[in-house]
Amino acid sequence: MKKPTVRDIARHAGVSVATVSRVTKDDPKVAASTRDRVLASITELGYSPSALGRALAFQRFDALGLVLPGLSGPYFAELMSGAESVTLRVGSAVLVLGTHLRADSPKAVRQLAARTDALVVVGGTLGDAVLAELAGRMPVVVVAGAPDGLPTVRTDGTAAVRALVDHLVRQHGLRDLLFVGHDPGSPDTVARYTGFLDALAAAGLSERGAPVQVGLETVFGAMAARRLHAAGRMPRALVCANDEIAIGMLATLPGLGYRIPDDVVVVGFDDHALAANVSPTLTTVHQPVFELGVKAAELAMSAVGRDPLPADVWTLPTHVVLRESCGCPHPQEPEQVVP
Amino acid sequence: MKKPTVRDIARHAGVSVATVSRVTKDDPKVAASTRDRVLASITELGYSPSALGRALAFQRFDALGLVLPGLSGPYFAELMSGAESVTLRVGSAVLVLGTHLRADSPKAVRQLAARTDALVVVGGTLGDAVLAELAGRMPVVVVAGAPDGLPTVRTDGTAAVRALVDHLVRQHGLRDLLFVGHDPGSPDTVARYTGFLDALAAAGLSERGAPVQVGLETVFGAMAARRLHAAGRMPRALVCANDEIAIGMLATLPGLGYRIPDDVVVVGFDDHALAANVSPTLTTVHQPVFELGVKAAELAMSAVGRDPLPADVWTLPTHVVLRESCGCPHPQEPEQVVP
DNA sequence: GTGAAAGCGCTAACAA
DNA sequence: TTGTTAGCGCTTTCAC
Repeated sequence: MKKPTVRDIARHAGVSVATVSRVTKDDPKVAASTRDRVLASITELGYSPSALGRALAFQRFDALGLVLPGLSGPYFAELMSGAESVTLRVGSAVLVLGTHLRADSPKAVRQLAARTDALVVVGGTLGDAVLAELAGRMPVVVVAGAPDGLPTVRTDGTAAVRALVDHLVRQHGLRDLLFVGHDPGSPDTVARYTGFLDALAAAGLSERGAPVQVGLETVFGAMAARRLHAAGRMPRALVCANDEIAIGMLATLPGLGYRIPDDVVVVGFDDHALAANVSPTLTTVHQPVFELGVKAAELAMSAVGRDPLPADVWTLPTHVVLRESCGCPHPQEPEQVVP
Repeated sequence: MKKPTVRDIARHAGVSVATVSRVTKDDPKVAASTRDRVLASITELGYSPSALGRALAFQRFDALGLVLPGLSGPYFAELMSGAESVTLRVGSAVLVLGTHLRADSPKAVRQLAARTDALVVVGGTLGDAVLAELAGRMPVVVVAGAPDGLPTVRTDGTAAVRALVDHLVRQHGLRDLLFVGHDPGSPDTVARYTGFLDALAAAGLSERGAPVQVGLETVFGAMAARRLHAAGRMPRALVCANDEIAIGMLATLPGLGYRIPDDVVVVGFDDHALAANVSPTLTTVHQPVFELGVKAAELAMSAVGRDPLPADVWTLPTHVVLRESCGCPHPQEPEQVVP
């Protein structure tokens, strides 16, 4: 029960392989009668062209590699979805790799690179040397990384957090703020923290204490809340590196006796689908993550087989979304999400 | 700046392509001197074997396809990680596809199938006909699906929820229970709902009302909470189809004035990393999702190029985890998670 | 409009 | 130990 090949079809239909090939790609210069004959054989034998043979002949895989730090969390899911939407449109595929900050990730990435036409890499997942090596061989687009000679798609986290913290300081008169979720290895987080410091400096304030270094997942928000509570270091406002951490806070602080926003103000970053639906609703920064994925994928794929991409930086817009958790009145009905 | 091929190396090193091929795969029967010469040429020309050529010669892609309903949520992330861990071990890759219940997903899946050696499919994502067609062509393993002639890796959601609800009824004397997150299209959800009904029937109770049909993401838990509140239909206990829904509840109910577990008991399913860290901590069912991914991937890959897999059903163990949200005293410190 | 043949990069019998 | 050669499945000139 082997899969039939072009040759099988050719023999069965009494034509040459070239003709079969022409039929499969709708070449107009095939007589209708022969086309029908070939088509019949194709359905009868259950033939479908091998992606492999095609890839070899075309010298491309029709596949895009996506390198992420980890696989969990809505951020990466959105990014993947964005990339996938592009590849699906053009009939190619996405191969994902979660480096998980593994030591042997360069090896894994090379493995990935060896079977894809282009790479989209999230900033902070790979060392500069590996990145440069890869970029010498194929189109590489960095997402949410610090621009460093490679085409980059990002948002301006610094400006966004600056605006957000500005709001907290000016509108709500907060003076005792702490940043949660700093990760020196993630350019994205660093940018947000920088915005936090900028805003404080502009207001003549200094941070309540060193930023809390925890991972970017919900569970770490919950842990950080417990830790701050236990240490008696709960500040007046918690500026979280992302919504997941903030939501972990929201789910934990009330149980520890804190009212939000009366006792503690909590803000996030990303505008997670949940942000508008938790209680209190979460003030955050909206970031077009899906679009980041789309843009990066389009860019990377557009460069396949062409000139290398210019090392431009595409900055997609963000905006602050004011909700209840910062003390603002809830502006409207919870955003509609179709189930 | 073309990539060098075997032939380039062969010419450069003054040997035949066969010898180059032997060197690249560490064939012992190559003289040390020629090996060195070849190795030198390889590094000098910057050669790396094309996965494509290799794949064509071997007639396999060294890639595993993973078909998921969607890309978001910790469940799928874990599953992917599990699958990825085994493919990484053997030097192959994972291609993911989120069907998102799209109408054209059969097309996308076939596209995926055309470039992978085996498939792992989450139950409920594909119609039986498509599944059967695929299974006729390559190894297919179903995860968390209803067994139907295909090898299946699953947990017994029915038994698990039965045990959980039994606990709620017997230990906490609850009699007014509602199931949240029913999705007739997901075998997994159906199994859990069945366990819910079983337990009620065994206790001579009937459900509070028709199960709330919402998606399986956090945001829908939050929405369902608001909806039940608005309708004045809040039951005494909410049995959620997964932890995400339960966490959405936990994040929302207090803001609406309900105390957990005093006013409303909330339980989930999955034992999400956050479950032990939210407040109150979440009573749930632990499910070895990562291992489901591992097992399914191993099974699928083991059948590549071999006899078809027997349509066995592997059932991995689950266990109920009692925490605060059902009214149990918190048994211990929050579970440790290394940041 | 159709076919023959070369070639994409690699592996593996079979020879030498 | 090394080389020759024939594929793997497909596309694509170039003849006819």
